[in-house]
Amino acid sequence: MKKTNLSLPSHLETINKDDKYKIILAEQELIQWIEKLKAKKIFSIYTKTNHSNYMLANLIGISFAIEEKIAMYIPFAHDYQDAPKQLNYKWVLSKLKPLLEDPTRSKVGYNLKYDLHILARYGIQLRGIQHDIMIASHILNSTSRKNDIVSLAVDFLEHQCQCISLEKIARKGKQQFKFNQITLEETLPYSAKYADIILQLHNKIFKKIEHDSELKLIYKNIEIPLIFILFKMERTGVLIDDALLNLHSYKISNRLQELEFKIYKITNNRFNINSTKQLQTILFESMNFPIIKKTPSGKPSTSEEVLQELALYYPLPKLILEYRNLTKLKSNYIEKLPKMINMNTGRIHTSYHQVMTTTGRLSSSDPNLQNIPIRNKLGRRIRKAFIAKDNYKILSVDYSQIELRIMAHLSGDKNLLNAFQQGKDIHIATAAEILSVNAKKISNEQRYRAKAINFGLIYGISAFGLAKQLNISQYEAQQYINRYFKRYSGIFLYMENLRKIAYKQGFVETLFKRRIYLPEIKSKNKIRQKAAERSAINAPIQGTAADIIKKAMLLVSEWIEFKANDNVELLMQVHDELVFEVHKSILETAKNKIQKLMESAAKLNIPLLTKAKYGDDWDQAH
DNA sequence: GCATCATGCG
DNA sequence: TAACTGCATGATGCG
Repeated sequence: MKKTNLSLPSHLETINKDDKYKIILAEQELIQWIEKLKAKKIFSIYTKTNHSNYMLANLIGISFAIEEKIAMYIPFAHDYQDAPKQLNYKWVLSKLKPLLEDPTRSKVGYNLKYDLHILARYGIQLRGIQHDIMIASHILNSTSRKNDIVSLAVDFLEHQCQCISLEKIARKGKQQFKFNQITLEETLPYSAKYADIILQLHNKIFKKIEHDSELKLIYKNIEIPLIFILFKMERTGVLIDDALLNLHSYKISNRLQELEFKIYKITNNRFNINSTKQLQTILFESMNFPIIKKTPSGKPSTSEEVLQELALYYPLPKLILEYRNLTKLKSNYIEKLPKMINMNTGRIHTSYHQVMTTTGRLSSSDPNLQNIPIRNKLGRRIRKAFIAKDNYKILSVDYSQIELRIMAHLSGDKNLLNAFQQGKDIHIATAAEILSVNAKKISNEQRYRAKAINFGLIYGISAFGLAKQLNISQYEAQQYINRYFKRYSGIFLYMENLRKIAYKQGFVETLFKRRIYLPEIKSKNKIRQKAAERSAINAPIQGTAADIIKKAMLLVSEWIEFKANDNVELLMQVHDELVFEVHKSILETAKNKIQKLMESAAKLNIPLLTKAKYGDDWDQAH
């Protein structure tokens, strides 16, 4: 870095004349700005970093806006040739720290969970998070896919936003994250400007939320406090036994070789088994297997469903199914997870996304910890690699039948409410009702079918879908559905009404009045319109469950903070399940307390129940 | 770089 | 006439 220039090149003083943006290069300037920030009720904050991974990213600069069009950028790490001398980051952060950590100084940002992570890397605990426009805009419209700052500016700010997206300057792909190589002049439109835009957007967006008292409650009492909880979960991470995964990897590789050998022997052909295209040729041209189903693009499908059916008549499909199952486990989990272990913490740090889904559920990525296998034996072995640190155990607590309970509550169906009130096995109760048989006489197969119907109901059941699920005729499936709705007429009316509401007002709501817009509900395309109708049924149920577990996370975290401290840590959320790392000395206490708190997260017309178990690893905790 | 296909979870 | 909710991800292959 060149150390000669003392001030901003003169040409920079003149740009953006309208917008009073300032690049801070002198100590005295920063001190003056800190006073300005202190004088404001709320200010916006925006960090620029050199990496997308929050555990690895370093600050390149930080910007603040104090009112519309008045913003500044403090660069520290632009090291292109002839870059002006910038302030020492340690000095800058030491000056900003009291302000950033002061909970009485209100901040607004865009995805502040990220800023929390970045600042935490410099020993700063960001407090006073009052607003986050990413989350606010999602509360207003969770269906919109355009939540990035530029799109929001286009939508909410009258003037055409002149901010340039980073990609345009820094380029995508391998050339990415070279922000430090960009001249200070070039940074202005999206450093200080972004802080400005955030503040402007906040003024617009929050006004709309304030207008609706129930949306405001979800925003202020659930989503904003949840930012910090998710930050903590991500930063804590989860411990992985990579030696165990390596062992599985070795075993699976051997089995895959055997399978390859057998498959090539049968087909008399060496080909890429993972290529659906090549597999289509082998199965349906060389082997002449019957085409059972076609993909949307009209090619013969090689899906699991098809291969299962073909496996009844030929030996090859079964081998391919096993091959697929193993390669999926291997590449997606067994080999992926060890790669994701952070060198410093020895743990995996996922990202939870608060604004990814329309229903209000969280999603997880890099890696996705919400789709770790559980349903088959081999897959479950992967869960054995999710372990606790010394002297701790893994505790898992999950809601039982939360979505069906919510459906019972929202619909008010007497029969379903009754079944839950009496603590019945809900699938057996359903089977008994549909078949008009005593519950004691329900077979496993009958219970299994009833279970599929119950899940189907939550998804906005169709005879086609149910038939496919149960491998029965569409006629038979329709009979089941008819009998269900006859027995649970409250559910039928509830669903009919949801379709009507969706059509009439264009959105549906959760129990806590989170809104889910359904723009396709009036689509001329019947397929899309029908899909929107199913969403109208599913969204209030799934969304209410999401609201409830979020409330539970807040309750549990509060208890951890004030009572359990370092003895309990919340690690993961998997839609209806919370996973903790608990010190062995308080296992029973923690288990009971957490169950109580989770069960108290919402008051329904029927009890909200949980199941809990602890063990050495995530598999044992189930 | 992007679409397609398949599949993991609740 | 396509066809059950909500996601994330990897491999492949076209362009």
